[in-house]
Amino acid sequence: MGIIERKDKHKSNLRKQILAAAKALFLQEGYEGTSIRKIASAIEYSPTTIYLYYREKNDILLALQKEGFQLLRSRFAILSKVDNPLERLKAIGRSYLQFALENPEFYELMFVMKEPLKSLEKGLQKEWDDGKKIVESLLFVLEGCQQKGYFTGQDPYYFSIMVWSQVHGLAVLYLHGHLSYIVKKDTANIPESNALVDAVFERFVHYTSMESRENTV
Amino acid sequence: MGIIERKDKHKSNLRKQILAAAKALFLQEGYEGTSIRKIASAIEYSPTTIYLYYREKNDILLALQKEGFQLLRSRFAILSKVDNPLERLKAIGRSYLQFALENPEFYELMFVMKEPLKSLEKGLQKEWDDGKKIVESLLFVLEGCQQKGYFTGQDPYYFSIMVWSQVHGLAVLYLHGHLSYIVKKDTANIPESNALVDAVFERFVHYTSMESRENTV
DNA sequence: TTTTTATTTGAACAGTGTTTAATAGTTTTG
DNA sequence: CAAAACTATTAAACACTGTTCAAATAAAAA
Repeated sequence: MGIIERKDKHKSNLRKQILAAAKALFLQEGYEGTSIRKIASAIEYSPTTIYLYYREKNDILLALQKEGFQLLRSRFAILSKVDNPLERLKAIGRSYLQFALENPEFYELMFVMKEPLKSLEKGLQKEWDDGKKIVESLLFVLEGCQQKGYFTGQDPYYFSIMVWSQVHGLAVLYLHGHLSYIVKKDTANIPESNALVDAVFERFVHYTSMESRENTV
Repeated sequence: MGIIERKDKHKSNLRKQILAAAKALFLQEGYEGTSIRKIASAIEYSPTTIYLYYREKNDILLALQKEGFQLLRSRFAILSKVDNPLERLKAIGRSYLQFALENPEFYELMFVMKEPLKSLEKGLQKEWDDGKKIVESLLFVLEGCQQKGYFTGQDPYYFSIMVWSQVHGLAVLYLHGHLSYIVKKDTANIPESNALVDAVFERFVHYTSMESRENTV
């Protein structure tokens, strides 16, 4: 059965090649610049061949989305070193925002675009596993906070959505250029806007009583 | 000069006709379903004619965006009846979220899509006047709060971006179907999800010390 | 070597935003 | 009134897009 194995290997290789080409295009040219024809010409195959390995374009986007989630999760994994759950929660928030600003195209794919999820609905499973894990890790840290006496008596489910909404909203407003139209003076360049996002997040930390003063009460 | 006036009237009429057709298509079929050819056939003109009244498609989107902003501002205007600035701030937040959930296509156009702003960059003015007014009204109410002793010592600029990010993030996560994958049980239907958005916003109100308990301190 | 099977692709369909050049319709001028 | 000038409109084309069908090629089995 060595022949079949070789075939399968070729098949999975081509699948990976398609995905790699799609990823390169997506990160360089963005969503607009990632067409089936461009992916095909990058791997020197005909556009029709793509459809033998991916049912539709959204399937490729979904696969790329998955890569993005793994990337973000690997960043979160590092933060497990932080013992204090409250500090870890804050670190997750900062890490999330940093990821969004550093990987705008990935972030778009993961949390903004509807297309990848469309493919999910058509497919076998209806569960958004990778996205779920991200929010679950937030929930986990939050429950850790409650065990240490923070945010007690609050539903961690609603609280996690609140935190997620805060960082997501901030990221999207900035990435889509809706913040640059209201920034003070002429601070529309990247480093200063990064500082803006940081500053706003710190305000959020302050107002949600995530500050260390709560630690001593 | 009656002839020239008649001509101008015809011109502005056709402009309005195009916009009305585009609006109808946009609200019914969404962005995807709003093509130049469809707009043209709706007003029974050729696609080329559209370009005599709008430089590009994004110009039409920008005009529709403006209508959306006026709609939202008219909703905010009603809230001027609320005398207490803190209550008005909360009412604005709820009104904003309600608008987003009730007018998903408009919201997309106003605060998510990049396309309308692209047209703005190409045009004469680089200022996003209509969007600015929305955030300015938030800033105004916030400063009213500070005059009454709420959120003192805080930069109203950062605070307003924080509040905006919170409601925006919540709206977008919900509208783009990213919340429905994490909702408890099977509460993916509209009315219950509305309640979810409300509940999360109330948590935000609580955590930012916008609750009435702050009133009596 | 022929038949069967797996893999790849050219061509086409139905769209998209946009531009160029040609055509009708109207007004002004000689 | 006829001719020139100007305005409004559009047919056709360009360069794309995602996707599908049937034909062609390459590889394996009989």
